Amino acid sequence: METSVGVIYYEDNRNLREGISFLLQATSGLELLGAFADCLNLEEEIRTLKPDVVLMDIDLPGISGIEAVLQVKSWKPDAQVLMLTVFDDEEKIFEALRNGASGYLLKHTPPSEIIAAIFDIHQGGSPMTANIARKVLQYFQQQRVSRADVYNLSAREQDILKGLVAGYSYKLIADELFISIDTVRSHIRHIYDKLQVNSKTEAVLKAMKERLI
Amino acid sequence: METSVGVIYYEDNRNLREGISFLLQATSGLELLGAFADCLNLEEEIRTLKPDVVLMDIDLPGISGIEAVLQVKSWKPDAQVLMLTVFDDEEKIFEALRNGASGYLLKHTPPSEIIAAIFDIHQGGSPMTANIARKVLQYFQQQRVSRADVYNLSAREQDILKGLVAGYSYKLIADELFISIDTVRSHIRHIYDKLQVNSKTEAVLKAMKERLI
DNA sequence: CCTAAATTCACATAAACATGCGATGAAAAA
DNA sequence: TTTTTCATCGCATGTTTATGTGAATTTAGG
Repeated sequence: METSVGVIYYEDNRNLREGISFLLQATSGLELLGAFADCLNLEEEIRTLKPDVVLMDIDLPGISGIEAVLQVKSWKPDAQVLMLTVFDDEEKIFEALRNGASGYLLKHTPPSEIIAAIFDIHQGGSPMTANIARKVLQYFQQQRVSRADVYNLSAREQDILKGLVAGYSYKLIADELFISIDTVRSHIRHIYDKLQVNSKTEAVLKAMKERLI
Repeated sequence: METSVGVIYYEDNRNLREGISFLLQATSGLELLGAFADCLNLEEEIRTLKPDVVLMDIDLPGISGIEAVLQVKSWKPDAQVLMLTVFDDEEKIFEALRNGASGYLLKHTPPSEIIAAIFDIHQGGSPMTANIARKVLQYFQQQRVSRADVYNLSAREQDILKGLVAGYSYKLIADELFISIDTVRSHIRHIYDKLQVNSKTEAVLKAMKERLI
Protein backbone atom coordinates (compact mmCIF):
# COMPACT_ATOMS: atom_id res chain seq x y z
CA MET A 1 0.00 0.00 0.00
CA GLU A 2 1.47 3.32 -0.99
CA THR A 3 1.36 5.87 1.74
CA SER A 4 2.23 9.00 -0.20
CA VAL A 5 -0.15 11.11 -2.24
CA GLY A 6 0.78 11.30 -5.91
CA VAL A 7 0.50 14.80 -7.31
CA ILE A 8 0.70 16.30 -10.78
CA TYR A 9 1.02 20.03 -11.13
CA TYR A 10 0.08 22.22 -14.10
CA GLU A 11 1.28 25.80 -14.07
CA ASP A 12 2.59 27.88 -16.94
CA ASN A 13 4.56 30.36 -14.84
CA ARG A 14 7.97 28.79 -14.58
CA ASN A 15 9.10 30.46 -11.37
CA LEU A 16 5.94 29.56 -9.56
CA ARG A 17 6.00 26.04 -10.93
CA GLU A 18 9.54 25.42 -9.80
CA GLY A 19 8.98 27.00 -6.44
CA ILE A 20 5.89 24.99 -5.58
CA SER A 21 7.39 21.87 -7.11
CA PHE A 22 10.35 22.14 -4.77
CA LEU A 23 8.00 22.51 -1.85
CA LEU A 24 5.93 19.51 -2.91
CA GLN A 25 8.98 17.35 -3.33
CA ALA A 26 10.23 18.36 0.08
CA THR A 27 7.00 17.40 1.78
CA SER A 28 6.89 13.92 3.22
CA GLY A 29 3.69 12.12 2.43
CA LEU A 30 3.53 13.76 -0.99
CA GLU A 31 5.07 12.52 -4.17
CA LEU A 32 5.41 14.92 -7.07
CA LEU A 33 4.84 12.78 -10.15
CA GLY A 34 5.28 15.59 -12.60
CA ALA A 35 4.99 19.34 -13.15
CA PHE A 36 4.03 20.70 -16.54
CA ALA A 37 3.56 24.05 -18.20
CA ASP A 38 0.54 23.04 -20.30
CA CYS A 39 -2.06 20.33 -20.85
CA LEU A 40 -1.01 19.27 -24.32
CA ASN A 41 -0.13 15.77 -23.16
CA LEU A 42 -2.68 15.67 -20.40
CA GLU A 43 -4.19 12.36 -21.42
CA GLU A 44 -0.92 10.48 -21.49
CA GLU A 45 0.31 12.11 -18.31
CA ILE A 46 -2.82 11.17 -16.44
CA ARG A 47 -2.86 7.64 -17.81
CA THR A 48 0.77 6.86 -17.07
CA LEU A 49 1.34 8.81 -13.86
CA LYS A 50 -2.06 8.00 -12.28
CA PRO A 51 -2.11 10.92 -9.89
CA ASP A 52 -4.22 11.03 -6.75
CA VAL A 53 -4.40 14.79 -6.86
CA VAL A 54 -4.05 17.20 -9.78
CA LEU A 55 -3.04 20.75 -8.97
CA MET A 56 -4.27 22.86 -11.85
CA ASP A 57 -3.79 26.49 -12.71
CA ILE A 58 -6.98 27.81 -14.20
CA ASP A 59 -5.42 30.12 -16.79
CA LEU A 60 -3.30 27.85 -18.90
CA PRO A 61 -2.35 28.55 -22.51
CA GLY A 62 -3.85 26.22 -25.08
CA ILE A 63 -6.30 23.97 -23.29
CA SER A 64 -7.61 25.93 -20.32
CA GLY A 65 -7.55 24.48 -16.85
CA ILE A 66 -11.33 24.39 -16.89
CA GLU A 67 -11.53 22.10 -19.89
CA ALA A 68 -8.66 20.08 -18.50
CA VAL A 69 -10.71 19.22 -15.41
CA LEU A 70 -13.29 17.45 -17.55
CA GLN A 71 -10.58 15.42 -19.22
CA VAL A 72 -8.83 14.50 -16.00
CA LYS A 73 -12.11 13.30 -14.53
CA SER A 74 -12.97 11.30 -17.62
CA TRP A 75 -9.65 9.46 -17.65
CA LYS A 76 -9.22 9.07 -13.91
CA PRO A 77 -12.53 9.75 -12.18
CA ASP A 78 -11.11 9.23 -8.70
CA ALA A 79 -8.40 11.84 -9.18
CA GLN A 80 -9.11 14.96 -7.16
CA VAL A 81 -8.58 18.25 -8.93
CA LEU A 82 -7.56 21.30 -6.94
CA MET A 83 -7.82 24.53 -8.92
CA LEU A 84 -5.48 27.45 -8.37
CA THR A 85 -6.36 30.89 -9.61
CA VAL A 86 -5.31 34.50 -9.23
CA PHE A 87 -8.77 36.01 -9.50
CA ASP A 88 -11.95 34.66 -8.01
CA ASP A 89 -13.99 35.09 -11.16
CA GLU A 90 -17.43 33.71 -10.44
CA GLU A 91 -18.04 32.22 -13.86
CA LYS A 92 -14.77 30.33 -13.98
CA ILE A 93 -15.25 29.01 -10.49
CA PHE A 94 -18.63 27.54 -11.32
CA GLU A 95 -17.49 26.10 -14.61
CA ALA A 96 -14.54 24.39 -12.97
CA LEU A 97 -16.66 23.07 -10.13
CA ARG A 98 -19.34 21.84 -12.48
CA ASN A 99 -16.67 20.09 -14.48
CA GLY A 100 -15.68 18.15 -11.41
CA ALA A 101 -13.03 20.12 -9.55
CA SER A 102 -13.13 19.43 -5.83
CA GLY A 103 -11.27 22.37 -4.42
CA TYR A 104 -10.48 25.93 -5.31
CA LEU A 105 -7.73 28.10 -3.87
CA LEU A 106 -6.41 31.53 -4.68
CA LYS A 107 -2.77 31.61 -5.66
CA HIS A 108 -1.86 33.98 -2.91
CA THR A 109 -2.74 31.23 -0.42
CA PRO A 110 0.31 30.50 1.78
CA PRO A 111 2.24 27.45 0.55
CA SER A 112 1.66 25.67 3.83
CA GLU A 113 -2.08 25.88 3.25
CA ILE A 114 -1.73 24.59 -0.28
CA ILE A 115 0.05 21.56 1.11
CA ALA A 116 -2.65 21.15 3.74
CA ALA A 117 -5.28 21.46 1.04
CA ILE A 118 -3.71 18.66 -0.98
CA PHE A 119 -4.01 16.32 1.97
CA ASP A 120 -7.49 17.64 2.65
CA ILE A 121 -8.72 16.99 -0.85
CA HIS A 122 -7.17 13.56 -0.91
CA GLN A 123 -9.06 12.69 2.25
CA GLY A 124 -12.37 13.69 0.74
CA GLY A 125 -12.56 17.35 1.71
CA SER A 126 -13.10 20.35 -0.55
CA PRO A 127 -10.67 23.02 0.51
CA MET A 128 -11.66 26.44 -0.67
CA THR A 129 -11.16 29.96 0.53
CA ALA A 130 -13.96 31.58 2.45
CA ASN A 131 -14.55 33.97 -0.45
CA ILE A 132 -15.03 31.21 -2.95
CA ALA A 133 -17.17 29.25 -0.55
CA ARG A 134 -19.41 32.28 -0.24
CA LYS A 135 -19.93 32.45 -3.97
CA VAL A 136 -20.84 28.80 -4.08
CA LEU A 137 -23.24 29.27 -1.22
CA GLN A 138 -24.86 32.25 -2.83
CA TYR A 139 -25.45 30.32 -5.99
CA PHE A 140 -26.97 27.60 -3.91
CA GLN A 141 -29.08 30.02 -1.86
CA GLN A 142 -30.04 32.42 -4.61
CA GLN A 143 -33.18 30.45 -5.08
CA ARG A 144 -35.80 31.72 -2.73
CA VAL A 145 -35.75 35.22 -4.16
CA SER A 146 -38.86 34.89 -6.23
CA ARG A 147 -41.90 34.12 -4.14
CA ALA A 148 -45.51 33.47 -4.78
CA ASP A 149 -46.47 37.01 -3.83
CA VAL A 150 -44.46 38.31 -6.77
CA TYR A 151 -47.32 37.06 -8.89
CA ASN A 152 -49.95 38.09 -6.34
CA LEU A 153 -51.24 34.59 -5.97
CA SER A 154 -53.93 34.49 -3.32
CA ALA A 155 -53.81 31.92 -0.53
CA ARG A 156 -56.41 29.78 -2.23
CA GLU A 157 -54.68 30.01 -5.57
CA GLN A 158 -51.51 28.81 -3.91
CA ASP A 159 -53.44 25.87 -2.48
CA ILE A 160 -54.61 24.92 -5.93
CA LEU A 161 -51.16 25.41 -7.40
CA LYS A 162 -49.78 23.08 -4.75
CA GLY A 163 -52.29 20.51 -5.90
CA LEU A 164 -51.12 20.89 -9.48
CA VAL A 165 -47.49 20.58 -8.44
CA ALA A 166 -48.42 17.44 -6.50
CA GLY A 167 -49.63 16.03 -9.81
CA TYR A 168 -53.31 15.99 -8.93
CA SER A 169 -56.17 16.25 -11.40
CA TYR A 170 -58.84 18.93 -11.06
CA LYS A 171 -61.18 16.39 -9.53
CA LEU A 172 -58.65 15.32 -6.90
CA ILE A 173 -57.89 18.89 -5.99
CA ALA A 174 -61.58 19.62 -5.66
CA ASP A 175 -62.02 16.63 -3.33
CA GLU A 176 -58.93 17.58 -1.36
CA LEU A 177 -60.16 21.12 -0.78
CA PHE A 178 -63.88 20.29 -0.51
CA ILE A 179 -64.88 22.54 -3.35
CA SER A 180 -66.47 21.90 -6.71
CA ILE A 181 -64.48 21.15 -9.80
CA ASP A 182 -65.77 24.33 -11.37
CA THR A 183 -64.29 26.33 -8.56
CA VAL A 184 -60.97 24.65 -9.18
CA ARG A 185 -61.30 25.61 -12.82
CA SER A 186 -61.99 29.17 -11.85
CA HIS A 187 -58.94 29.41 -9.62
CA ILE A 188 -56.75 27.83 -12.23
CA ARG A 189 -57.91 30.37 -14.76
CA HIS A 190 -56.75 33.12 -12.44
CA ILE A 191 -53.47 31.36 -11.77
CA TYR A 192 -52.83 31.10 -15.51
CA ASP A 193 -53.57 34.79 -15.91
CA LYS A 194 -51.17 35.73 -13.16
CA LEU A 195 -48.39 33.38 -14.20
CA GLN A 196 -48.95 34.15 -17.88
CA VAL A 197 -49.24 30.53 -18.93
CA ASN A 198 -51.97 28.48 -20.48
CA SER A 199 -51.53 24.90 -19.47
CA LYS A 200 -51.19 22.84 -16.36
CA THR A 201 -47.73 21.72 -17.35
CA GLU A 202 -46.46 25.24 -17.88
CA ALA A 203 -47.89 26.36 -14.57
CA VAL A 204 -46.25 23.45 -12.76
CA LEU A 205 -42.94 24.10 -14.48
CA LYS A 206 -43.01 27.76 -13.59
CA ALA A 207 -43.95 26.99 -10.02
CA MET A 208 -41.10 24.52 -9.68
CA LYS A 209 -38.46 26.59 -11.41
CA GLU A 210 -39.26 29.74 -9.49
CA ARG A 211 -40.08 27.87 -6.32
CA LEU A 212 -43.43 29.55 -5.97
CA ILE A 213 -44.59 26.75 -3.72
CA MET B 1 -17.70 54.25 12.84
CA GLU B 2 -17.36 51.23 15.06
CA THR B 3 -14.33 49.17 14.30
CA SER B 4 -15.14 46.04 16.26
CA VAL B 5 -17.33 43.18 15.11
CA GLY B 6 -20.37 42.66 17.33
CA VAL B 7 -20.99 39.00 18.10
CA ILE B 8 -23.82 37.08 19.76
CA TYR B 9 -23.23 33.50 20.73
CA TYR B 10 -25.82 30.74 21.25
CA GLU B 11 -24.64 27.54 22.88
CA ASP B 12 -26.39 25.39 25.43
CA ASN B 13 -23.30 23.71 26.84
CA ARG B 14 -22.28 26.00 29.68
CA ASN B 15 -18.60 25.10 29.79
CA LEU B 16 -18.17 25.57 26.09
CA ARG B 17 -20.16 28.78 26.14
CA GLU B 18 -18.09 30.29 28.91
CA GLY B 19 -14.84 29.16 27.38
CA ILE B 20 -15.50 30.56 23.95
CA SER B 21 -17.06 33.67 25.43
CA PHE B 22 -13.89 34.37 27.33
CA LEU B 23 -11.90 33.95 24.16
CA LEU B 24 -14.19 36.25 22.19
CA GLN B 25 -14.02 38.94 24.85
CA ALA B 26 -10.25 38.74 24.92
CA THR B 27 -9.95 39.22 21.16
CA SER B 28 -9.40 42.75 20.03
CA GLY B 29 -11.55 43.69 17.11
CA LEU B 30 -14.41 41.58 18.44
CA GLU B 31 -17.09 42.63 20.83
CA LEU B 32 -19.14 39.96 22.53
CA LEU B 33 -22.60 41.46 22.83
CA GLY B 34 -24.14 38.46 24.54
CA ALA B 35 -23.92 34.71 25.03
CA PHE B 36 -27.08 32.70 25.57
CA ALA B 37 -28.07 29.11 26.23
CA ASP B 38 -31.19 29.13 24.06
CA CYS B 39 -33.12 31.12 21.48
CA LEU B 40 -36.21 31.86 23.54
CA ASN B 41 -35.59 35.59 23.41
CA LEU B 42 -33.91 35.56 20.06
CA GLU B 43 -36.04 38.29 18.54
CA GLU B 44 -35.43 40.77 21.29
CA GLU B 45 -31.76 39.95 21.51
CA ILE B 46 -31.26 40.45 17.80
CA ARG B 47 -33.28 43.66 17.77
CA THR B 48 -31.56 45.29 20.71
CA LEU B 49 -28.01 44.00 20.35
CA LYS B 50 -27.86 44.30 16.54
CA PRO B 51 -25.05 41.80 16.06
CA ASP B 52 -22.84 41.72 13.00
CA VAL B 53 -22.19 38.03 13.44
CA VAL B 54 -24.26 35.35 15.17
CA LEU B 55 -22.43 32.27 16.33
CA MET B 56 -25.05 29.54 16.54
CA ASP B 57 -24.91 26.01 17.86
CA ILE B 58 -27.04 23.82 15.63
CA ASP B 59 -28.44 21.57 18.33
CA LEU B 60 -30.16 23.89 20.71
CA PRO B 61 -33.01 22.85 22.99
CA GLY B 62 -36.40 24.40 22.19
CA ILE B 63 -36.01 26.34 18.98
CA SER B 64 -33.29 24.61 16.99
CA GLY B 65 -30.38 26.52 15.59
CA ILE B 66 -31.68 25.79 12.11
CA GLU B 67 -34.99 27.54 12.67
CA ALA B 68 -33.19 30.30 14.51
CA VAL B 69 -31.21 31.15 11.38
CA LEU B 70 -34.39 31.99 9.52
CA GLN B 71 -35.48 34.28 12.32
CA VAL B 72 -32.14 36.01 12.63
CA LYS B 73 -32.11 36.70 8.90
CA SER B 74 -35.67 38.00 8.93
CA TRP B 75 -34.98 40.47 11.73
CA LYS B 76 -31.49 41.48 10.70
CA PRO B 77 -30.84 40.38 7.14
CA ASP B 78 -27.29 41.70 7.09
CA ALA B 79 -26.28 39.69 10.15
CA GLN B 80 -23.99 36.82 9.23
CA VAL B 81 -24.74 33.50 10.86
CA LEU B 82 -21.93 31.06 11.54
CA MET B 83 -23.15 27.60 12.47
CA LEU B 84 -21.27 25.35 14.86
CA THR B 85 -21.97 21.66 15.00
CA VAL B 86 -20.51 18.46 16.35
CA PHE B 87 -21.58 16.22 13.48
CA ASP B 88 -21.53 17.07 9.82
CA ASP B 89 -25.00 15.75 9.14
CA GLU B 90 -25.76 16.46 5.52
CA GLU B 91 -29.43 17.27 5.98
CA LYS B 92 -28.85 19.75 8.76
CA ILE B 93 -26.09 21.46 6.86
CA PHE B 94 -28.26 22.03 3.84
CA GLU B 95 -31.22 23.18 5.86
CA ALA B 96 -29.12 25.69 7.74
CA LEU B 97 -27.47 26.96 4.57
CA ARG B 98 -30.77 27.20 2.76
CA ASN B 99 -32.12 29.18 5.68
CA GLY B 100 -29.38 31.72 5.19
CA ALA B 101 -26.38 30.66 7.26
CA SER B 102 -23.14 31.85 5.71
CA GLY B 103 -20.60 29.60 7.37
CA TYR B 104 -20.41 26.21 8.92
CA LEU B 105 -17.71 24.91 11.25
CA LEU B 106 -17.32 21.75 13.26
CA LYS B 107 -17.00 22.31 16.98
CA HIS B 108 -13.65 20.63 17.16
CA THR B 109 -12.24 23.46 15.06
CA PRO B 110 -9.39 25.14 16.95
CA PRO B 111 -10.52 28.32 18.73
CA SER B 112 -8.07 30.38 16.75
CA GLU B 113 -9.77 29.30 13.55
CA ILE B 114 -13.19 30.10 14.95
CA ILE B 115 -11.98 33.61 15.64
CA ALA B 116 -10.52 33.82 12.15
CA ALA B 117 -13.80 32.57 10.74
CA ILE B 118 -15.73 35.32 12.50
CA PHE B 119 -13.61 37.94 10.82
CA ASP B 120 -13.86 36.03 7.57
CA ILE B 121 -17.61 35.87 7.61
CA HIS B 122 -17.90 39.51 8.54
CA GLN B 123 -15.77 40.42 5.53
CA GLY B 124 -18.02 38.52 3.17
CA GLY B 125 -16.45 35.08 3.21
CA SER B 126 -18.05 31.77 3.99
CA PRO B 127 -15.72 29.85 6.22
CA MET B 128 -16.40 26.15 6.24
CA THR B 129 -14.40 23.05 6.78
CA ALA B 130 -13.20 21.16 3.75
CA ASN B 131 -15.55 18.29 4.59
CA ILE B 132 -18.61 20.47 4.66
CA ALA B 133 -17.52 22.29 1.53
CA ARG B 134 -17.32 18.93 -0.22
CA LYS B 135 -20.89 18.11 0.67
CA VAL B 136 -22.08 21.44 -0.64
CA LEU B 137 -20.13 20.91 -3.83
CA GLN B 138 -21.54 17.47 -4.33
CA TYR B 139 -25.05 18.74 -3.98
CA PHE B 140 -24.24 21.41 -6.50
CA GLN B 141 -22.54 19.00 -8.90
CA GLN B 142 -24.97 16.14 -8.64
CA GLN B 143 -26.98 17.76 -11.38
CA ARG B 144 -25.72 16.74 -14.77
CA VAL B 145 -25.82 13.04 -14.06
CA SER B 146 -28.46 11.95 -16.49
CA ARG B 147 -30.22 9.19 -14.71
CA ALA B 148 -32.54 8.73 -17.65
CA ASP B 149 -30.99 5.35 -18.25
CA VAL B 150 -32.24 4.20 -14.86
CA TYR B 151 -35.67 4.05 -16.43
CA ASN B 152 -34.34 2.72 -19.73
CA LEU B 153 -35.67 5.65 -21.67
CA SER B 154 -34.56 5.40 -25.27
CA ALA B 155 -32.93 8.35 -26.99
CA ARG B 156 -36.15 9.23 -28.76
CA GLU B 157 -38.18 8.95 -25.60
CA GLN B 158 -35.78 11.36 -23.95
CA ASP B 159 -36.31 13.76 -26.84
CA ILE B 160 -40.03 13.63 -26.32
CA LEU B 161 -39.65 13.99 -22.56
CA LYS B 162 -37.54 17.08 -23.13
CA GLY B 163 -40.39 18.47 -25.16
CA LEU B 164 -42.82 17.82 -22.34
CA VAL B 165 -40.48 19.43 -19.83
CA ALA B 166 -40.22 22.42 -22.14
CA GLY B 167 -43.98 22.77 -21.79
CA TYR B 168 -44.83 21.82 -25.36
CA SER B 169 -48.07 20.24 -26.52
CA TYR B 170 -48.09 16.98 -28.45
CA LYS B 171 -48.57 18.89 -31.66
CA LEU B 172 -45.60 21.16 -31.03
CA ILE B 173 -43.39 18.24 -30.16
CA ALA B 174 -44.47 16.48 -33.33
CA ASP B 175 -43.61 19.54 -35.41
CA GLU B 176 -40.33 20.00 -33.60
CA LEU B 177 -39.25 16.44 -34.28
CA PHE B 178 -40.88 16.10 -37.71
CA ILE B 179 -43.01 13.13 -36.72
CA SER B 180 -46.74 12.61 -36.53
CA ILE B 181 -48.74 13.35 -33.44
CA ASP B 182 -49.63 9.68 -33.18
CA THR B 183 -45.97 8.82 -32.93
CA VAL B 184 -45.64 11.30 -30.13
CA ARG B 185 -48.56 9.63 -28.42
CA SER B 186 -46.90 6.29 -28.83
CA HIS B 187 -43.62 7.42 -27.32
CA ILE B 188 -45.42 9.10 -24.47
CA ARG B 189 -47.27 5.89 -23.73
CA HIS B 190 -43.94 4.13 -23.37
CA ILE B 191 -42.53 6.93 -21.25
CA TYR B 192 -45.51 6.66 -18.92
CA ASP B 193 -45.00 2.93 -18.64
CA LYS B 194 -41.34 3.31 -17.82
CA LEU B 195 -41.78 6.16 -15.37
CA GLN B 196 -44.89 4.60 -13.87
CA VAL B 197 -47.02 7.69 -14.27
CA ASN B 198 -50.16 8.45 -16.20
CA SER B 199 -50.24 12.11 -17.02
CA LYS B 200 -48.10 14.70 -18.65
CA THR B 201 -47.79 16.64 -15.43
CA GLU B 202 -46.62 13.65 -13.43
CA ALA B 203 -44.06 12.79 -16.08
CA VAL B 204 -42.74 16.33 -16.11
CA LEU B 205 -42.58 16.44 -12.32
CA LYS B 206 -40.72 13.17 -12.14
CA ALA B 207 -38.32 14.27 -14.85
CA MET B 208 -37.57 17.50 -13.06
CA LYS B 209 -37.29 16.09 -9.56
CA GLU B 210 -35.04 13.25 -10.60
CA ARG B 211 -33.16 15.33 -13.14
CA LEU B 212 -33.87 12.86 -15.90
CA ILE B 213 -33.29 15.52 -18.53
C1' DC C 1 -70.01 52.98 2.59
C1' DC C 2 -68.36 51.53 -1.63
C1' DT C 3 -65.27 49.12 -4.61
C1' DA C 4 -62.09 45.73 -5.77
C1' DA C 5 -60.42 41.44 -4.93
C1' DA C 6 -61.14 36.75 -3.54
C1' DT C 7 -63.86 32.64 -3.20
C1' DT C 8 -67.37 30.01 -4.56
C1' DC C 9 -70.38 27.82 -8.10
C1' DA C 10 -72.67 26.66 -12.93
C1' DC C 11 -73.12 25.49 -17.91
C1' DA C 12 -71.09 24.96 -22.33
C1' DT C 13 -67.79 23.90 -25.98
C1' DA C 14 -63.47 23.02 -28.12
C1' DA C 15 -58.99 21.47 -27.62
C1' DA C 16 -55.67 18.49 -25.64
C1' DC C 17 -54.63 14.31 -23.53
C1' DA C 18 -54.80 9.13 -22.03
C1' DT C 19 -55.38 4.72 -23.56
C1' DG C 20 -56.72 0.49 -26.18
C1' DC C 21 -55.69 -2.08 -30.19
C1' DG C 22 -53.56 -2.40 -33.83
C1' DA C 23 -49.38 -2.22 -37.78
C1' DT C 24 -44.69 -1.79 -40.45
C1' DG C 25 -39.75 -1.60 -41.19
C1' DA C 26 -35.10 -1.27 -39.37
C1' DA C 27 -31.67 -2.21 -36.19
C1' DA C 28 -29.73 -4.69 -32.42
C1' DA C 29 -29.36 -8.67 -29.61
C1' DA C 30 -29.74 -13.56 -28.81
C1' DT D 1 -31.72 -16.73 -38.11
C1' DT D 2 -35.01 -15.57 -34.92
C1' DT D 3 -36.38 -12.47 -31.44
C1' DT D 4 -36.60 -8.17 -29.31
C1' DT D 5 -36.44 -3.39 -29.14
C1' DC D 6 -37.06 1.04 -31.42
C1' DA D 7 -39.22 4.36 -34.05
C1' DT D 8 -42.76 5.31 -36.88
C1' DC D 9 -47.81 5.66 -37.98
C1' DG D 10 -53.27 5.10 -37.73
C1' DC D 11 -57.93 5.00 -35.64
C1' DA D 12 -61.20 5.08 -31.99
C1' DT D 13 -63.02 6.39 -27.54
C1' DG D 14 -63.40 8.39 -23.34
C1' DT D 15 -61.40 11.69 -20.02
C1' DT D 16 -59.27 15.82 -18.67
C1' DT D 17 -58.19 20.57 -19.60
C1' DA D 18 -58.73 25.22 -21.41
C1' DT D 19 -61.60 28.89 -22.06
C1' DG D 20 -65.97 31.81 -22.55
C1' DT D 21 -69.62 33.74 -19.94
C1' DG D 22 -71.97 34.71 -15.94
C1' DA D 23 -73.00 35.31 -11.06
C1' DA D 24 -73.54 35.18 -5.70
C1' DT D 25 -71.10 35.81 -1.33
C1' DT D 26 -67.37 37.14 1.52
C1' DT D 27 -63.30 39.98 2.64
C1' DA D 28 -60.14 43.90 2.60
C1' DG D 29 -58.95 48.61 1.58
C1' DG D 30 -59.83 53.38 0.60
